Amino acid sequence: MRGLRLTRPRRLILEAVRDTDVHPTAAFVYRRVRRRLPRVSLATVYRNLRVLAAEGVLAERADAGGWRFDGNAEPHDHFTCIGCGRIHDVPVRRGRAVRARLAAQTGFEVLNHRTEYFGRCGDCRRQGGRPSPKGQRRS
Amino acid sequence: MRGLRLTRPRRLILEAVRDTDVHPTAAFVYRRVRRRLPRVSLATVYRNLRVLAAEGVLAERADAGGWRFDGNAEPHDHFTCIGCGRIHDVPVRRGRAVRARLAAQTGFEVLNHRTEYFGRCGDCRRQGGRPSPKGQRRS
DNA sequence: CGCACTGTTGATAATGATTACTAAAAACTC
DNA sequence: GAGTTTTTAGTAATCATTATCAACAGTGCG
Repeated sequence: MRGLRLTRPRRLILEAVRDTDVHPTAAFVYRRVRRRLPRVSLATVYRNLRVLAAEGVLAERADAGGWRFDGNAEPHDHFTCIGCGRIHDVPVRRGRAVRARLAAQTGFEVLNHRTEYFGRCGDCRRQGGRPSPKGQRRS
Repeated sequence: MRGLRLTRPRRLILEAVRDTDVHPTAAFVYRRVRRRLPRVSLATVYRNLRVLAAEGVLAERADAGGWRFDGNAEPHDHFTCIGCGRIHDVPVRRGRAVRARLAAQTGFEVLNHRTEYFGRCGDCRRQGGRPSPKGQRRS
């Protein structure tokens, strides 16, 4: 966190992202922060989420339906349950060999890679049945 | 392609996606289709991209800056060059072992997975230097 | 052919997420 | 504490996507 002032709104925004495991959207963070700082502006939330992500304090990723933020800035992959829509962290796949292979095949220099898994979480498997509408989303 | 009428706009939209390797956005497809069908509506392009994706004829994926469509509906991964911004297809990683391991560790049933690689393509490596502004995008 | 029926289109309005703008407040420097 | 810089709240603007709807095309059937 190179010279980055932690103003109150900024700190609350960071905490809001870190205090949940839902990989929140900006709107979600906004709702949370407003509980403690009712006059906060939505623009402030967006602005600071971007600042914090640029600093590497948070991770951000594009997703069907908008940006999502992640208090876990360490490398890791994600599993999205098509039943309930929840997104779970999963340990990252070490990709040394993969990167080397891809480089050999294509000439691409791989700096980074990220895997998204889709499927059904334990809860949803147990309940059987069809995905809840809430969880429905395009790839 | 179960009972799906191929009207002229719809056929041109499909061809526009298939005739390029840039993993186009809806706006890109719209521009292309308009060359041959100047009165086509943007809504028609969006509507049909969705229909074609639902039929499995096209693939769609969320990306920083919106939806992208892909004429290659077979499973494959993507490599995004952070230099020029181009997206290349790469052969999919067979994930039998990975899925089994993840299932054992977490109880998740993995139905699908997709890996995104980031790095520099051959051209951009040769040119050395920094990424062009055009290629800049958030994760 | 004449007609009802169904799905598709183009045009445009509506929505929703994100970004830009700006005057005022806060934080920092000396 | 005056002056400078950064950040904020509030709001307007932008942009991608979706919804709406009247007109139209294709099909089957008398």
